Amino acid sequence: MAEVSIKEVARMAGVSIATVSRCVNNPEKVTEKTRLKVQKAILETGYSPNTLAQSFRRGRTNLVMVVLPSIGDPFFTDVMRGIRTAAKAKGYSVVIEETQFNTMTADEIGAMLVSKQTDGIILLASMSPFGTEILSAKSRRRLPIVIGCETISPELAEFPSVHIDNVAAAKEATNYLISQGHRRIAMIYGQASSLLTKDREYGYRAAMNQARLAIEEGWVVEGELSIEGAIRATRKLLNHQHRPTAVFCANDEMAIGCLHAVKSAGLHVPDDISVIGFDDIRYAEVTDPPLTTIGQPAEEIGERVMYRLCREIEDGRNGETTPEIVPHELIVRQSVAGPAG
Amino acid sequence: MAEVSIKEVARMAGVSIATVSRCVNNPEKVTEKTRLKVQKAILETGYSPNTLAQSFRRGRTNLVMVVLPSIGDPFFTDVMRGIRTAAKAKGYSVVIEETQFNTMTADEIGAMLVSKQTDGIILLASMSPFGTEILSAKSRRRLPIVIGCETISPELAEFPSVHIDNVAAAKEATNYLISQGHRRIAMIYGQASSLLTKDREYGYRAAMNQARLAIEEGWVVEGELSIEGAIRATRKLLNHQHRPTAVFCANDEMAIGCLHAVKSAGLHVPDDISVIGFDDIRYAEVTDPPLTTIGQPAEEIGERVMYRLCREIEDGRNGETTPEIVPHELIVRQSVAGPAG
DNA sequence: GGAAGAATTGTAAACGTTTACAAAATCAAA
DNA sequence: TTTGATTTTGTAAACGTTTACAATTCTTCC
Repeated sequence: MAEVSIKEVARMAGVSIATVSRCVNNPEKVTEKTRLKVQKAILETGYSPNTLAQSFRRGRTNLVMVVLPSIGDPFFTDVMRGIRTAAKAKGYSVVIEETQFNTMTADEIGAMLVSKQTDGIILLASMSPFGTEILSAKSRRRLPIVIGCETISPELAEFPSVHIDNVAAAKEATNYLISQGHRRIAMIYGQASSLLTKDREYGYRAAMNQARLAIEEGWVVEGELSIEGAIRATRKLLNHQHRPTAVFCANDEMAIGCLHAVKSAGLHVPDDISVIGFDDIRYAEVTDPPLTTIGQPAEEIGERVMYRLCREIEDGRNGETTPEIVPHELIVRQSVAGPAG
Repeated sequence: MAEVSIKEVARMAGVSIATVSRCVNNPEKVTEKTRLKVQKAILETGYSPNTLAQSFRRGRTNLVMVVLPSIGDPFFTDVMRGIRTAAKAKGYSVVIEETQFNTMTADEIGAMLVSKQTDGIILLASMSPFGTEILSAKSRRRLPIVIGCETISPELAEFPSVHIDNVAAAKEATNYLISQGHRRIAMIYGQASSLLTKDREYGYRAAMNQARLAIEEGWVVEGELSIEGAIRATRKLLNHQHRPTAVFCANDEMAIGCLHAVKSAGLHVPDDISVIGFDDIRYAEVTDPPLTTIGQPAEEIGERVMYRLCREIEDGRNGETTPEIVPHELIVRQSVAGPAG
């Protein structure tokens, strides 16, 4: 049944294939009478347009690619949900490319662009290495790209983006710890190789400087954006000769690891050490103790980033590249208290 | 640069487009000399085949669709990683369709099949409602479908599948609780509307029956496959006139909610209530207390299910539909102890 | 050197759409 | 009714591949 083509329908309705095509795509260009005839024929044959042929002919796939570090992070899952919602509304499908676990490289992304498999790209937490390559591809082909969650590489600054003010949010998190009386505050950031949480580190440093608090060597450690990485990082912090009284984790996933490592060491959160996270993933509410963190409107970011991409795809580059800043929010739960001393 | 077509290359190399095509796809069918000529031309023009045209012509997209309840569940994230690994190795891309949050229906899946957007489908934790519709589509078109993680609908039994023995695993979990001395054992299952965790419920009931233990009314409650749902479900169990001493949760996500609810009620795990989960997601290790659970080789399931699908796509239905059973494993951590009484 | 056979290459059709353009039909105004 | 303008429909080309089939070239063997 699925092999019926437009010809079949045309024959059955007694019209030309052009008319059938118009009925499907521009019904207003066709007379009431023929429209009914054709609709009847479509129903009877069970015709549905061959999407492959359409894509080929129109040069559009209605497929967009989302590049992100790891779909395993619940934060990105939420963003993806927003993206999907918007994509569905606009008639797009979404393919996801993970950079962290796959060995996917800029080459492959470039290949995908060039071969026109996708109509556009969403870069979530864009990474520097991709920047230049994509740019070069884009400068040739004006490929629609939108950045979500964090803008990093200067080369990517010219693309539209949607994100919170990461620097301000990280400052707020750090300042909250300071306001609770903490002076020795450490930070666990993302992966050294990527610049993913650079803005958050920057905000942390800014807040510390502003409060004239020293950041001792060994207080800023890499957590690899994972639970296990954060556990290792936390152990280092606990063994530091000047053990910090509070830890700012650049995302909740790492905060969960941190929480676990602190408790495993026989210490108590928040009595001995305070922990603050970032993202407000859904697990943050049920950790023990519930995690104080910075909330991002993940789903909204996803939706807006997708709608933005649609604009790029449909209207072409309209030059408007001012980043769209969405609000963040400090969410106070129970993982932060005053320092023990 | 990307707009160069095969004609361009043919002209530059002084051969016909057919020869260029052969150079790319069947290099052995072409003379050494021409191959070099053509390769040089390809390099110089920067040609890469138009995938849209290829898909159209070949009637293959190299795209597979994965249908799952929610990518938010870390278990499915792990399965997806396996799928992606295999897909990449085989040259496929993957689109994900979530059933839980989107309003995607069997109609839409059917539409996707019919329009030939995808070469095949992986149904993870397949749901009954899809069964019949997909079957009817398939019977017409022999669409490659493989089931992962759990086979439920009888109509889907004829498709290849890869999963653990869910019944046996659930029995093992329940028996472990029994072996620790528990007699009053409750269960939190998935969504009532889907049959997702039916096998696990069946295994639980079988174990209870076998041990001649009663399952009181109100001991088997729905947890909606989510943290919040499990919290609500656990509250019901805690208020039961015969409060159970142990709870078997059909997945870890719900076990995390259960843990939280028990602790919120001022009770202790495992001293007051034991909790056992299912899946061994990566958070299971860092819950408080660390979660005793059933481990599934999620990534391996993903890989195998994808390779299986490739076989379906490439060789057609070969009739071999015996399910591929992969091993599970009871992982003992600290959320289970003997009953308080 | 020539014929037969094998290997290589070229020609052209086909895949199912969309869409300029031409042709036909309809309508409005005289 | 005729004319001209407008709307609707049909014709045919085009998109970039792949692939039968035909044509050509190269081997091999007498």
